[in-house]
Amino acid sequence: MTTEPSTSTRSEPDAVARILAAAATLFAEHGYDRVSMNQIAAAAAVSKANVFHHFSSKKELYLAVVRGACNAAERLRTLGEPGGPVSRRLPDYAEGMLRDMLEHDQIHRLMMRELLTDRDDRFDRDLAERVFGDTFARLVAILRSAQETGELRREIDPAMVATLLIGASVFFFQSREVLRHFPDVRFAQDPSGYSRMLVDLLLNGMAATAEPATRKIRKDAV
Amino acid sequence: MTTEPSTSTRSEPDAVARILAAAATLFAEHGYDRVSMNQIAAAAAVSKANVFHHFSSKKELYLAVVRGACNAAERLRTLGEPGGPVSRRLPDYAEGMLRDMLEHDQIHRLMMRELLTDRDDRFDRDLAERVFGDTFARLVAILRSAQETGELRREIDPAMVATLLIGASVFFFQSREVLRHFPDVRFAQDPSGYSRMLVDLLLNGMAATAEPATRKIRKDAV
DNA sequence: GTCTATATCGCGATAGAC
DNA sequence: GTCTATCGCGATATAGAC
Repeated sequence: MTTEPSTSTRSEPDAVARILAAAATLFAEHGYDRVSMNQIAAAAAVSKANVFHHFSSKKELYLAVVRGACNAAERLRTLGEPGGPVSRRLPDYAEGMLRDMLEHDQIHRLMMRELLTDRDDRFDRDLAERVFGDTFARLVAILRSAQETGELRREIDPAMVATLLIGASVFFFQSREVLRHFPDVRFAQDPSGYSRMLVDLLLNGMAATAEPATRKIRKDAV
Repeated sequence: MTTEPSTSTRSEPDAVARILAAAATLFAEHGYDRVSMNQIAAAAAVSKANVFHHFSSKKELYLAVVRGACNAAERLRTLGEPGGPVSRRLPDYAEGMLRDMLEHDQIHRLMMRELLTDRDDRFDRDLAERVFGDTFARLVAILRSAQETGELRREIDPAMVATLLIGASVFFFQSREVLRHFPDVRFAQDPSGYSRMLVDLLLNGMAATAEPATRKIRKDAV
């Protein structure tokens, strides 16, 4: 007769959800080893014993958090499927990827941390890898089809382009705080400018054309 | 009268050196938090107390290791100064950078770990950043001079190219174990092939040229 | 489900003999 | 300089009342 959703006494936003949220934030910020169950419990406003009641170990809690992050990351990737010339889709794709990372900073930091951890130290040895691999494969497929329509040079290895595109975005994401301090860098706080320049560079290269006179109008003002 | 180098009893390759070497390996492999002074002492074949005798804390030992890695990384960077057309020097530069990273895996893992650590959690807040910044600034200077001689397009931001070049190398370095598992990727174990493709892509772009006959003209597909 | 209280362990760091 | 032995603390994890 009551409106109780399940077994909860009457209940807050659900202790489990609070624990997961607190753990996600802390793990993303500081990494597994620098976060204690005490901190997580405090941040979630529950007792430490309660955390252990819901998650049998710290490791298991961490896994639950990483799984959540991977699922979320997978759900975010809706772009890329519909058609159109790649040279038009690519800027959006790159900018979308970068914006996703920045907006869902936490999720992606967790995923990147997991990918960069030595395989033997990792808890789940291929979850993040699988999610990342899917994104990668989809991007390669798009590039390959653009080669078949003749839009992109055939000598190029599409996996190479995908690596470069993703790598440049990941590197920007990881290093923006460091890059910000370099006097030469003006794009550290302008992700959309960065991805536009990135795609332009990838498409057109940086070598000067031989005859400036006959140049086919390339004035992508940066 | 004796041949004793200094104060050592008679001594092995020097306990301090052994400790530093063991610590460097372990820190590079697993990170600061997952390595204990016990492990380091065991790997260096000395007692834990002896480690504390030479380094007053774990933190200080770690700092000594990172400083050593940064110095080593700085010493490695001899390329880039002499002249010549950038389009010829760049492939060597990129390949050299990548080969350095792979050959001195340990040093660079340590430096990257330090760069990717949140600024507030970092022990030395700008050592690695300074070393990395020097490399970056030197590369930017080379690219900028190539723009002034007209070899590279003037609209391009040299810092952008440097970011892309370094980012692509760093990403390859970090992710080669993951990339190796992707069916589309054939270059994961061929760093020199990777850097050649990388520079070619950066110089010439991937867009198909409109008229293969008059190929100097590269038409923007956009 | 949630708490307080406690067990147990391994860590960084120290004391003091040799 | 090097060792053995040990301290003190905070970590994960558990026991058991409510």
